[in-house]
Amino acid sequence: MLTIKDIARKAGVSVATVSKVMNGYDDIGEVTKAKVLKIIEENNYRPNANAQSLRTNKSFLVGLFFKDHQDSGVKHPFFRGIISGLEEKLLENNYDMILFSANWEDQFSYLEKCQFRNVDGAILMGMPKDDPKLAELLNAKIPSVFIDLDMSAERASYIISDNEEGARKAVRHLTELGHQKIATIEGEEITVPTQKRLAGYKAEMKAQNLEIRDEWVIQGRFSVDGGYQAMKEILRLEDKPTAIFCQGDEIAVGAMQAIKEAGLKVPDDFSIVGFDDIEISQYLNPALTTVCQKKEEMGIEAANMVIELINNQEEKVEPEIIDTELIVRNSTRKL
Amino acid sequence: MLTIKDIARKAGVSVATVSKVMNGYDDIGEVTKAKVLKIIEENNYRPNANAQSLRTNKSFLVGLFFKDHQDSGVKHPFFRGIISGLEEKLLENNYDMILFSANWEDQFSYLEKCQFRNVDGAILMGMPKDDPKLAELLNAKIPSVFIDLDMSAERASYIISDNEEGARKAVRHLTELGHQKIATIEGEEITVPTQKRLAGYKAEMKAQNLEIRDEWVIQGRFSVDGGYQAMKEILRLEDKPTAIFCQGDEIAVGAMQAIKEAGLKVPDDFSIVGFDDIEISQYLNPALTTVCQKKEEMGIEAANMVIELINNQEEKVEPEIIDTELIVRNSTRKL
DNA sequence: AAAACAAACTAAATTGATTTAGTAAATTCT
DNA sequence: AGAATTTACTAAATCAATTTAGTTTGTTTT
Repeated sequence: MLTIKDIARKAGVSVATVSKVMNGYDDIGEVTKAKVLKIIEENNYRPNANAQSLRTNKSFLVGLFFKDHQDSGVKHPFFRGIISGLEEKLLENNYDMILFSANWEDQFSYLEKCQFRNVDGAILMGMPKDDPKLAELLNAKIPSVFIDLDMSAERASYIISDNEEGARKAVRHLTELGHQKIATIEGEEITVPTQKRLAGYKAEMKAQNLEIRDEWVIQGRFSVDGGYQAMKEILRLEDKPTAIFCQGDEIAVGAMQAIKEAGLKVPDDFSIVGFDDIEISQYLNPALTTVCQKKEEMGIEAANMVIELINNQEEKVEPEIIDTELIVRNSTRKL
Repeated sequence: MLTIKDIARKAGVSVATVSKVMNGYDDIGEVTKAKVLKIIEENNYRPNANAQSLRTNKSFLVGLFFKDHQDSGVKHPFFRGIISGLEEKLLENNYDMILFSANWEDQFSYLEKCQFRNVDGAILMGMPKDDPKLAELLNAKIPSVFIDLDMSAERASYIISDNEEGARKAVRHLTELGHQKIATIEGEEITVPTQKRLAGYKAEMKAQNLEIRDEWVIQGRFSVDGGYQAMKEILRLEDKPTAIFCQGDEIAVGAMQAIKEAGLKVPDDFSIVGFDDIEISQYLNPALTTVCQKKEEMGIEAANMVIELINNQEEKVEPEIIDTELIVRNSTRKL
């Protein structure tokens, strides 16, 4: 590997001069500058990121943490869209992403991983609200952006979908179709999205003067199996709802399976609305009506936010709430 | 941030001693060792990876490159499973992953990215066979593992599914159901999987004494739309096949859409077999019969291979061919 | 008791960059 | 012409670690 020394020798100048040329200092003559640039080009020289990072304390590295409650980690369809958006924006700004899942939890804390790798900032998704290790990271003032967790601090901000309004859209759509008996299947109760979606469900039900029965609010998990089990519970009910707002598309998939197994049909027997709009939703049969989260946009914005936090030591970065969009497909029908 | 100097001062020893304690040198007394370890523990000290990497020329970083032909990058369902397997194994060995997609292509080569970040090894997926920048990486002898590209070199190896036998399984399944007129929709012809799957299709057709018509071998792309367009072509044929071997699950999804739009049914009018077994396949309606690639296993093995290449300067690492499994669901039926 | 050896430590060089402070030469000012 | 200033460079310190080559002790050996 070629180093800055080699370039300096080849160009017949000092190491300092080469460094200054690369970093745009203005006390270098045009002739020298051109000569050095030529040598750099010819030899295809690139500085060593470790040395740079060590000296400048800047790594152009963003740490990506994700956790989900089913251990599916990076596989989760919701995360994928976000990562894709992140990637686009970070790359544009010369940052690379380092992938930290949360399997090493007991060995390292978030902060330790960040410090060890010297990341300039961190993006965290799917973290539970009560994670004790989050405080440590916040205290260290590592620029951090949370996705789906409304955690603000001196050098941290967050981005989240408007889950409450999204849930209201889902319920409103069902009521507009004439449904009155509307159940909901929740995700993990510990997460912010679940709490907000539930709040939205309740708020809209109230606004429409509809009855919220306890037995129509089912605790579940953000997974196909979670939806399947929850729907079985619903099917056992004496007084069944005519529509179900599933708080995640995977839940909806599971619910639809349970309905099919019971010999019933969507949307004939139950109208189903999901949340997320993961890729598969459009290809389900019937195609799933769902509340779309703008995942790529969230990724792009999260990248913007973390870059801003990195660059502006002082300023606070305001949290962003991303709106959702109801996508009507074939899993809902007029009652 | 605490450095090794701080620890040395607190422990009343030299920097060298602290370093030796951490790296298991045997010329340190028991008492000193215990004392240093205690200070490290108390202060929660972790060495700086950049400094370590700079000095030792070892980063415990593996670069992850991926590209697909639809620009879906990390979103592609096939990659996801692999990344998940990779992650598990690499973490176990204290490696972190750095995510390089291929959007920066014109700016940097693979080699440049690797050198810049000082990665110990690289894992590359979805690369086209004729990528000119691959040679450069190989020449530099960066330990590399290719996924889905049979590229072997001094410090490079590969892992790939047994695509040919997988394709034969698909065709054999269809013939066992009595199908004789079997078409296939290809993915991008430039990729190794496409070439092997096509070879498998032809080999099995021959073995069964079935006619391979040119018009039943459709060029397509590994995407829903690719499958959709290709199926439309098939539907225009005078003499239609009764079964279609789609060389990717996404192709199958598109094909099934085209069939549905034409007012026809799967498996009644066409039996469909896919390839990959991505997550959605089981939830399609009808659930897709497909050839499953063991994605997580491929990820785990790829990680093992790259670690072996990193550790053993000398030895060659043999390529691995991973077998596939036919998963029969509801998109195929007896003729 | 002197010589040889082993045990337990440390000083200093090194890795590849950046940056501060300083210097020599060229230019401008009076 | 001499002083002041500007221009264009470089030497050396620095970042946080590892590692080589010593250096002190203390212990054996003869």
